[in-house]
Amino acid sequence: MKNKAITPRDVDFAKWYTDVVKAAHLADYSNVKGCIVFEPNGYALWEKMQSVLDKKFKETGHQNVYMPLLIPENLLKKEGELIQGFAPEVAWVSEGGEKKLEERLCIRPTSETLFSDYYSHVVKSYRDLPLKYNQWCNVMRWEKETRPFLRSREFLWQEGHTVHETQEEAEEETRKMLQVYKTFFEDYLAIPVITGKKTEKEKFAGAEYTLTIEALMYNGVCLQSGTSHYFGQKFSKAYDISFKDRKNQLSYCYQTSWGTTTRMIGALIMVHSDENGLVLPPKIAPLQVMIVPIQNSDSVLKVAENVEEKLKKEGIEVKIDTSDKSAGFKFAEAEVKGIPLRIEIGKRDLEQEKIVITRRDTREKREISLKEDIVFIVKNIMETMQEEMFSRAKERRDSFTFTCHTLEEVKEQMNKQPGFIHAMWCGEEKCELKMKEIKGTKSRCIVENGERIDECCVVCGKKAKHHVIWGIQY
RNA sequence: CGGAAAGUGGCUCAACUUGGUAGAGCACGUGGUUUGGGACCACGCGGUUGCAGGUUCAAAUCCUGUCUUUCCGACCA
Repeated sequence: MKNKAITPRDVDFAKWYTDVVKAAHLADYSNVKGCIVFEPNGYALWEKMQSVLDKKFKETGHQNVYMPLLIPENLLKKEGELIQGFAPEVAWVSEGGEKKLEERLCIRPTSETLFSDYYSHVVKSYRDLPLKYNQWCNVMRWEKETRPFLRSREFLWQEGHTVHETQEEAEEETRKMLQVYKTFFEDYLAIPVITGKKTEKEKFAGAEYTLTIEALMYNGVCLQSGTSHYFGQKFSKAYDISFKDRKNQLSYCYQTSWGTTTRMIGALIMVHSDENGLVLPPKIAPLQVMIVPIQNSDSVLKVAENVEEKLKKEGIEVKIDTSDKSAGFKFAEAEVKGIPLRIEIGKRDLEQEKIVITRRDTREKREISLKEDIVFIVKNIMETMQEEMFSRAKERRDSFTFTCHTLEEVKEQMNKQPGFIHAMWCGEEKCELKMKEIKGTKSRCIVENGERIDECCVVCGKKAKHHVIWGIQY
């Protein structure tokens, strides 16, 4: 275990993270700050996430479209709040060929303006509504501090944009898509999330309100992992998305948008992975089983191929490592890449008519007779592994979830062990700013139907309005 | 955007202080022996030292600028 040395997680978490990214060949750095090369292993993971989410979007009545990469400056500026929020991190195209452009073009940081402009052309009557579109694309935000997957200047995402006849319907959509994200995180990524509403300070620029899913990383730092915004009529009024309603009156429609990004790959690493590299939940792993022949002899390979065929038939993603590396090398390689199960087959096993199945997460080995139903057992182990990865993540999150009643307690807790802090808040921004002085602790979300932990705001002691979950942000 | 550090074959580093033909280990290629937790032997390929300029007879080495990476703060998916 010398070649691919990964920095121990508890020694230097940030270094460990980038070591895992590099060792698993998820991404490589490029020549432009904040732009990474998605290597095959990283891109396959994104494709897998895409395929699951895309199916869920379609099941909930959405269609995919594709909007342009460039946004004319005047179009971007029609809605004041959005441009204010994004101005500091927008990249501009100012020349075409050798000529300076009459009007600068913005490289999309998000596409509300493009969707809104388009919707204003096509929405004429209540009969045209709702329109529920999504796009898979790249966006660009000129970040100063960058980290692979977690914060890059160019990243891949999906952005859903919908227009509705009524407020109720749009709000229902906002909630529904947040639920889709939550289910995806918990069922596929095996990452427990908390949900709630962002404060005014933390919400998306231009939204009436923002709903969020927040996950807790292994080190107790929080990651905003998906957001769903309710826009009301802000954009429809700015971009004139009007229609004739059922009473033959001109109305403005109600909008939503919601998105998840390649940051999810970062979350997967920071929640599940360990000193030996990446650990992937079976349901999201692009390659689920690696068969390792200990010797490349005909008899061993024959059994390996036979097992491969059986698993493939059942839709399990499986490969045989036929390289002429030593067995130990193959084991380590499969581990660093996070392949959930490894099946070891060698001549010693075959003498006893058995094979060995090893789980990536616990590295627990199990001997299986060739007479047993291997497909059933593999499926079974993967199911167990999926469930156990989720409960382990949940247990860790719960053990890093605290309730605080005073600012002193928050300070003490954040210095000892950061995590999710439950505490009351009066609703004043100045109290959020005061909280931020403690190692950058921010409000993660307002808990819907939250508890009455205290009568007073944890910061100022005035009457508390909201039950808020706080944490240090990535 | 402030503060700090670093950039030399694919990777980890040496040579830099004191300017004088860029070197090692790993990886890679070929042949062979191997294979149950990162095998071994032999031979071999691969670098205008991040980039640009300057000083000098001579620059990896000294100077200036710039780009990238990492860490710490301010700002954000």
